[in-house]
Amino acid sequence: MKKKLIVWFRRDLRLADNPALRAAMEDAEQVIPLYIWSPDEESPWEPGGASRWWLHHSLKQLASDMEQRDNRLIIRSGPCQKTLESLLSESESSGVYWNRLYDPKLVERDKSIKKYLKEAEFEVKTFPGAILKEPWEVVNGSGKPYQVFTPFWKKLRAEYQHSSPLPKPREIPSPRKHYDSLALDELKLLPETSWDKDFYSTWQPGEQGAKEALADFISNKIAEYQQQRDKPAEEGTSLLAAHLHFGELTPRQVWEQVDRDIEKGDLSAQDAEPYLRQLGWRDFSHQLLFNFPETDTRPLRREFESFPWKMNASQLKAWQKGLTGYPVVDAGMRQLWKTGTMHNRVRMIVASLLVKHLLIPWQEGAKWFWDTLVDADLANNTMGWQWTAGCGADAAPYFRVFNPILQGEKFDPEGDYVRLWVPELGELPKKWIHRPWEASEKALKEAGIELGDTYPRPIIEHQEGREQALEAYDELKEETKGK
DNA sequence: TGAAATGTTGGGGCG
DNA sequence: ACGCCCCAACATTTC
Repeated sequence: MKKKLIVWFRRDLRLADNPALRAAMEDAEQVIPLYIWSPDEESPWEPGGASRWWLHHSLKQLASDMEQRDNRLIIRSGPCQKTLESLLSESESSGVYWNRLYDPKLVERDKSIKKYLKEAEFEVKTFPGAILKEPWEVVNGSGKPYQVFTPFWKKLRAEYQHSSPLPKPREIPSPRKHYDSLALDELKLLPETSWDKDFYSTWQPGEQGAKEALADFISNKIAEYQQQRDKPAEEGTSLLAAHLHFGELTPRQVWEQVDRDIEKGDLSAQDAEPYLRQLGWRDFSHQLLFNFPETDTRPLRREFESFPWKMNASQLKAWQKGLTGYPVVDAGMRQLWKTGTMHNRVRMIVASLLVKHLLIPWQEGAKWFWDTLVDADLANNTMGWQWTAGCGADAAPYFRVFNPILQGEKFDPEGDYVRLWVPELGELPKKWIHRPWEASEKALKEAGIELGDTYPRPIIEHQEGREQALEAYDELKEETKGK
């Protein structure tokens, strides 16, 4: 009898460097690739709208890659355990292999599925690969997880070694029978209204797109990364986050590619370091969420449970729509809405305005990013927001309040980023582009701007917002004193 | 992976 | 020629 194994694809939508797939091909004569749509099991973090768009296109690519290899991706929907169980029995497969994920809820689910299937005498094997090192592997001298990035990175950097990424299989031996599969469209992952039209010109989801994005980044941008990464108008960032999130690319492949360019002499090791460090942040966030599984909704520093947040629905709405009156903030929020991404520097600026000037709970910002980012990733999103709010690991000191005007002038000095995303300010000279309310009547008129009409006045005055934030944090300090 | 307030320095204008 | 003031420019500290 020919042995069959199911490879359960999740957020590892690739054929190359896929250890579960590789192992299944070694252990069995026939491989059944399966994807299960089961958003409920990720609640409250079901994939958001932008993520679903990406997932649709990534699955489409994966299915087509399978077809080219005379195999077929089975798509089903429903509870994962039941779905696996029924395909196992239908196909008379001997087991399931998959690559591990580290979001707390998924860890619990996968553990329980593994236990259940093993008790039913199926073979279950799981594999690493989504991050550089397993989240329990990088620990400090006393065996505890790091909560500060720099020592974490030093340790990881020193210990990290990788073998060569696995090549893309030329063929994937398929079962003789076809098993039932939903059509991709039946998952209804694409939006009903066409808010996604700009996504198509911005992104190419899937393994091929990931490969091209990586090649482009490494040959054209990585050496200048340190110098360019903070300029939102120049797009010096990698744009790899979504590809990494969906596992169309592994961090090991990125690292390997960097090493290869260094060996060839096309890149200096020193120039590559700042980007590798960013990959380190990605591991750091995953390790944090894994070890502190409550932090997707609760502050890591528990004293922040009593922080005097001031939820305000209309201000939140204005922030979401890019109508705060701070040009760089509005540009970022509109870039996000239109393209499913936002430049990283700008993410920090918009987040700071929400949680400091407006004192709106960071969880609200996290939810919005979750729904709108194509690279929405629970670990990264959680760490980023907690960092900004001052309640997370290695967090920004509470008094670090970004000035959205100065940040704009510093990182978008020509105002090009603002002009691209906030076209109603397009004609304003750069002197006022980050502070239109200070422009003269004449300058505004010449630029066709009517403040409070064609473009809003600031939602809150910077000085006032800053002081309010500092007071709120003082209050927290006072309240938690001696506790 | 800040900003603002405060302190210090040094060159140029000017009496 | 000299001291005084002004005020950038830069450095430090405080939030």
